[in-house]
Amino acid sequence: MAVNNELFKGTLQTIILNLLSENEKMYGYEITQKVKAITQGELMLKEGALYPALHKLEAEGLLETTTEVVENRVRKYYSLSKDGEKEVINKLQEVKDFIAQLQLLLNLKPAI
Amino acid sequence: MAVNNELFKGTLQTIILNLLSENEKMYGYEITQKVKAITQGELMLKEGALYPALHKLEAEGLLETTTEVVENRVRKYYSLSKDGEKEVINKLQEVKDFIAQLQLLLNLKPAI
DNA sequence: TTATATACATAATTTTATTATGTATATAAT
DNA sequence: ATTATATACATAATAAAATTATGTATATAA
Repeated sequence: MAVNNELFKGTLQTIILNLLSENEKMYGYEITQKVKAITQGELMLKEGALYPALHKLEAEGLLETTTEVVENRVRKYYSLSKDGEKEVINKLQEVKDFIAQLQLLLNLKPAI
Repeated sequence: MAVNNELFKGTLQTIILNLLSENEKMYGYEITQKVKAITQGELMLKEGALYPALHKLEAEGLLETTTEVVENRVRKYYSLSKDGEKEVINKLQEVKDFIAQLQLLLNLKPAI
């Protein structure tokens, strides 16, 4: 009973930035599992979407990386840069506005 | 102070179907103006998005059309088919689920 | 006569995600 | 022993949906 992933287009950056604002540092695989856990398996973040998104956010200077080797496997940890800390606030407000407008348009919040 | 249109990707069909479930029939330009009015100018539905979406919904059998000439201009009215009436219920539920998951993921509904 | 509003339509491009594929290690199951 | 699954990264090919730009056409206001 997974949600329609199509609708999440455009929200991925905000989801990543928000998770990193709540956690000092996270690595890619950890992010996919966190999203799965929070949504109880309804939203499965694909690698093909996640990794390019992380690389883009890093290229934009919103994320910083450190690499660690744990149990013989490489982990690339991401954390918010100063700019990232500012941007997450904007992105969250954008999503809040978006939800409000969508509820208006779809009559999901009828005036009582 | 327009919203980030990027986020509305995937919601356009639902917005159209929902408007047509609330109005017997509407034509394209009318839909753009209605969306503009409801969102107080925040969301501007572009023709390049609207018309292909309408054509697709018609091709899928969710919309039916009638053409009228008003003041020497052609208007193509769209209305929900039987299938469209059923589908709008599913689409609305999908958006509701999507909003709920998004609020969960972004911590927008903290448990009090 | 020029700009704006009304009314439709589509082609080229961009963006974002999905699907598929690839590398590599560790562990559980057969 | 071997296969499947989980962990962990990455990227190329493709698909879907929108934006931008362009086009046609009428009516009205500046």
